[in-house]
Amino acid sequence: MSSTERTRASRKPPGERAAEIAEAARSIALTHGLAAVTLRAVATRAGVTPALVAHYAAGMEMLVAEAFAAIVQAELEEIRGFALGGSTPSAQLARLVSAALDPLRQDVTVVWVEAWSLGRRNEALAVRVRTQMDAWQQTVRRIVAAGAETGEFVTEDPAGVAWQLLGMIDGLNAQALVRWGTATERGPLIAHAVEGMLGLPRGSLTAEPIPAPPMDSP
Amino acid sequence: MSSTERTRASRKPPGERAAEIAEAARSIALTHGLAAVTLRAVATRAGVTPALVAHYAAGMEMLVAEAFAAIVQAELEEIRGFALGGSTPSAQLARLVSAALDPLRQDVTVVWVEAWSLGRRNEALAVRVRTQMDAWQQTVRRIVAAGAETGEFVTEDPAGVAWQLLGMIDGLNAQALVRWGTATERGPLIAHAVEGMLGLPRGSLTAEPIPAPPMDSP
DNA sequence: GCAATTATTGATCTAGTGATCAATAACGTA
DNA sequence: TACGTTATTGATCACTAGATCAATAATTGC
Repeated sequence: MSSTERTRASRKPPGERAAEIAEAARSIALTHGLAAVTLRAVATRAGVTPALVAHYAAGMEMLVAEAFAAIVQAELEEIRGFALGGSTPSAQLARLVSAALDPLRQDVTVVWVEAWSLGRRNEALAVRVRTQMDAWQQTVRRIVAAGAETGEFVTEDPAGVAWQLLGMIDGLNAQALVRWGTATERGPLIAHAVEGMLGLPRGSLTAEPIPAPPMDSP
Repeated sequence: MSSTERTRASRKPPGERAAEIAEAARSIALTHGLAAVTLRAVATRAGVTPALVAHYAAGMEMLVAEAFAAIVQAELEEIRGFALGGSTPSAQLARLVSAALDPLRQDVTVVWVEAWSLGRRNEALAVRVRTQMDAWQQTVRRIVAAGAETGEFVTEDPAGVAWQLLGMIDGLNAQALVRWGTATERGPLIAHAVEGMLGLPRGSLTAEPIPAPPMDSP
């Protein structure tokens, strides 16, 4: 019975407390989804009173929106770092796709899917969803554009290719979320699809195997 | 003020009333999303009392789950009918993709996205999501397999290709939901991606233009 | 026509949400 | 040490959700 007890929270400087609350929101979003980021849940996880959460957050919609942004931005930076470790645009793209589809990131996928849903009723969240999608697209587009410049890729529309590739990644991740049982080997198929988009010869994208685990980028 | 008034609902045979309530749920799901399918909302739309909805429905989770299933199944049958009007597997695939990505179907896309989300907390819904995904996959797989048999497609894994293509469609639709502003011309890109997946020469899928509006299948 | 059946309702309950605010208690400073 | 500032809380409000049930009213069968 001691597990649900709560002693009075130690007084902390506002910045620190605010950071803790934001972190609690992020943590809940990753473990139980954005829909679970509720006033009382965040308060419990942060070890404070619901009133205090309400005091620091500019409304729960904001708190949810910022938890989403923080989680997704961190993921993008991590994956981008890993992808740019590739020696050629092809290798970079392969690394990016591989990392983005890593089943270990299911928690982030849940956040994305719920954001699409909740964003229809939470405008602050919707804005951040669009922002983060743009950021992702920009990352992919740069790689594609670089490959097009060297003649490695054949496309006149790097922006379009980037959107298409991202859509593919999102869709396959969402699919894996529901059908985790049927984890088909998706690697070569995706590679073939990307090859088609970029005018590459069949098999050229899978030629360079991905050696390192995608979690840490050197 | 007369608009919110409600006269006593005329007594109807149970089957008919149950159908009306189910239809109300479907209608709300299509216009405002699955999350808006609430006891009171359905009651209002059906012109009855919340208690009556509760009386006929086996819980709101069930009502939502069945609204989802009905909507998505109808869409699949419609699109399948249209797709099978194509003369070759390539044409069929092109028709299917084109119809599935039709922006006119945004309402159904919303239902799909919300189902992925709500399915995590509504098991009855989750089951139906998996069922409907399987049904879609089967439809696509058959077309791909037919093409592989005639040598028109080059793949040893029609099932995998089907999943991949569906993931692409879902992802792009979800994307369009959020970024309706940037409706890039996605046609050729998708075609190229599919060509890559199926070992087709570049441009072969776009060769046959889609003439008819994808709504009605002859 | 009358009684039995049952579709429909109004009232109400519990649970969970976000939010507010006066009161409390811990801290920094004079 | 005493005081002013302010981080923190408990109590509470308004709202929405799903669900239950005795009471009502319409239909059916005799």
